[in-house]
Amino acid sequence: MKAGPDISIVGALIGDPARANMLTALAGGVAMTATELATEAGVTQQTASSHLAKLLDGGLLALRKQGRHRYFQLANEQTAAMIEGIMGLAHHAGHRRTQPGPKEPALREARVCYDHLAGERGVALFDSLIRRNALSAAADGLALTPAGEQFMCDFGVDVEAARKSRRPLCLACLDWSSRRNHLAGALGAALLQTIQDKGWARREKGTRIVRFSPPGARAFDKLVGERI
Amino acid sequence: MKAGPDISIVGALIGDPARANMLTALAGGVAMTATELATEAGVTQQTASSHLAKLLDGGLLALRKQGRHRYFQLANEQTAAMIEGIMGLAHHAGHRRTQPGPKEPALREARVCYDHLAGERGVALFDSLIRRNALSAAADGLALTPAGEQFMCDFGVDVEAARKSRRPLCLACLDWSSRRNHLAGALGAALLQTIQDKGWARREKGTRIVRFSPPGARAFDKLVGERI
DNA sequence: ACGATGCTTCGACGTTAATCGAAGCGTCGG
DNA sequence: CCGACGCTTCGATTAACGTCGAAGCATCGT
Repeated sequence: MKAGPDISIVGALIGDPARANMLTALAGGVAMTATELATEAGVTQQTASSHLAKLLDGGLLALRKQGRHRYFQLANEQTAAMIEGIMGLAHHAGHRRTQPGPKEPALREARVCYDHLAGERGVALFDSLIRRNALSAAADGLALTPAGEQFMCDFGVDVEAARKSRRPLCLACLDWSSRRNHLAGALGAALLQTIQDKGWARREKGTRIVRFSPPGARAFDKLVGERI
Repeated sequence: MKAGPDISIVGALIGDPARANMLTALAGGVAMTATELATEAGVTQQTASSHLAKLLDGGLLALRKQGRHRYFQLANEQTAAMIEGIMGLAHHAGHRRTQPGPKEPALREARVCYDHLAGERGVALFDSLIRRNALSAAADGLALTPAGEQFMCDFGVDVEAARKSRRPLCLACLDWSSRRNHLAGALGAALLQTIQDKGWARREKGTRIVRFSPPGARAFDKLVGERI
């Protein structure tokens, strides 16, 4: 008998297909109502309600009441990172939910993970920041260098506002499609927001896909492509 | 219906208590026979055999046949990192398998994660390497700097041998007890090996605990405590 | 105040899967 | 070659849980 936390409880929560669908849907970071999650998971409302209660009790979800709606979202960024991690294993083991359709390439190219950019473009952006020495390793993972602060300022990211948030500023999150790192944390969220504000890309409604416009993609490629 | 890998299969695998026990036991990186894992999980051999077949099929375990024994171990480091991640969630959510006994403090202080050092000492070592500028952020997470290479050489780690391995040299792995990073990858494994070779610590048989001797603990504290 | 909407609780049904006894198959030691 | 050991497969039992219909409770709009 081993000591330590009991992973079977969390595993069993993720193990049910309906709950897994809900978690995957919420991995985009959006908050959804119970009814939305029910249709997302393909079950009735009362079944969904039971599942959501269990996910809440297990600490995987957080609840925000608003009027007669109950908005569910992932409890924290760590939960999102763990789900991406399991996706990496499942993807590698060949357990796909859907046969490779037109959606998956778009998901691999650019998607939202909790609240930051993931997928190939997310990884490319991360690599670019490393090459610029905008990020350096710190005790808790990553830190923004002065050069990085300058870059963010030039790009239009409000670093100070991001720093004020209670979340860690920079975190590395493992990508399930590329198996490489992309930038999470408050700064990652702010970067994605800026990219959307610039009109380079926008979130596709109801999915995790981040769709780049042709000029936006060109600008993005130029940004991450140019060496310093 | 969401696209992407199906989380629920992996989740269901972890969701069974017997299988979770096996995975937790294997998180130390050691390979165990089917019978050992059966007693570890508290089930009979034939039940264990069924579970192990499922874990193999799910890609979470790797199998090494040796004579009439079948040695099971975690499929790769990514799997170990995911298990540590789930442990972090489970620990935070308060799902303990055992009431806090004498074992858990030792696990929190120093334990082996796959094949490298985790726990408070693992985190302290990681922090120390960052302070020395021995590690810096790279495209795929972490890189060893020239200063770091010198440090490793002084400490007695064969960096070249570690670099020859097919695994990534440096990886950051999230600690479930401290929720901070510690060093994984080939270099992390080599560091733990060197610490054991120096006689500073040794693995406690049958557990994940890494037990430091009093002089070893003093030397370790001095090493990670001194600022550069 | 009334109905409509969003969600939860209760109860019953059905399916899944974990479990173990017994038997079967390969491997090692003598 | 034979028994001991390690492990797997088969079959049957049992327990757990996901599922939905119906009813109940709260909240919003009018």
